[in-house]
Amino acid sequence: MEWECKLAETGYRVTGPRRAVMEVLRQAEGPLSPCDILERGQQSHQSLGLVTVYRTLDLFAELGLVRKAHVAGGCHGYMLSSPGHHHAVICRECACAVEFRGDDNLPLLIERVEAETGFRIQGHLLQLFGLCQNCQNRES
Amino acid sequence: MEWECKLAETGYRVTGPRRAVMEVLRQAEGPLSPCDILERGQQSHQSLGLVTVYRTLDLFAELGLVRKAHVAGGCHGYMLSSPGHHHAVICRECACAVEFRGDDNLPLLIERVEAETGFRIQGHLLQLFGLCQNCQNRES
DNA sequence: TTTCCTGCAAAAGCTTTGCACGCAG
DNA sequence: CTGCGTGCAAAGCTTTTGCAGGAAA
Repeated sequence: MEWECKLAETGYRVTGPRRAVMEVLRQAEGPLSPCDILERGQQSHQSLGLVTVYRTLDLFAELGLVRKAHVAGGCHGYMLSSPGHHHAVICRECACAVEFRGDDNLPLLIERVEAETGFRIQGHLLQLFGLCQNCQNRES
Repeated sequence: MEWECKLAETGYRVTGPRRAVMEVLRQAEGPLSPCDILERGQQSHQSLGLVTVYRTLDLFAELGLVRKAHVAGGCHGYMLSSPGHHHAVICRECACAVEFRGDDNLPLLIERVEAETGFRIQGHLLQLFGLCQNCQNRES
């Protein structure tokens, strides 16, 4: 119920459509496109519209609840930005995704890059691409 | 002149527009959108069309010469997939980008994830987001 | 000469905007 | 009550497709 507080704190309202989108993202096994989110969201909130999905995702992204992900065949995926800095392995065939804990060495890398480039680094995106076990088997 | 051989080997032709696109990507300081590529490419190849840029990028991506990058405010960036596994830091304000050498620990991470998930990993994407020095200064 | 490429035009998709009504607070 | 949030319709972009003429090998 954490996110609802965050909305309230920042003056936004907690509504049915927003609940539906959040619920879909919570149950997602990987990054979802706005269309995926629409379809699944309509199961719990019949009248949900695509426009609202876009606006809700924008809002969530702005509040840092959600982040965009790069997905094979276009990069229009959204997933919950879970607090532990999860990252995803994505299958090139079937687009299924599995999360893994971020590399412990990443903070070191970030320090190095800040020193080398002068950037102040605020976030990162780490994704691995390959074939999941199912698709590996299906290849033979 | 490496890429021209790769085209020839795979039965594709080396043409003016393809040369122009490759030249633009070579001189790019960061990921470029198809539109950026069009504009810059027309300076050396007047009649270049946007459609051809898309088709050329698809071809190059298929041959592994180029890869898509996730860019702030949409993810329609392309950049040369340089052999040294470069990665980019991208500024959230001005969208400028600087490359850095990949983390030496990445291969270890990849092994770990392969063991944990059963995926066969073929590629990766690592991007850092933040503020470049210019934009940091401009903030005050 | 034979295909593969290219640019144009148009179609198809995706994302954003404008507006009036409805609901959360 | 008040004003934010919603869905619909339509506009705005980006990306893909179909074609006929042109160029690389």
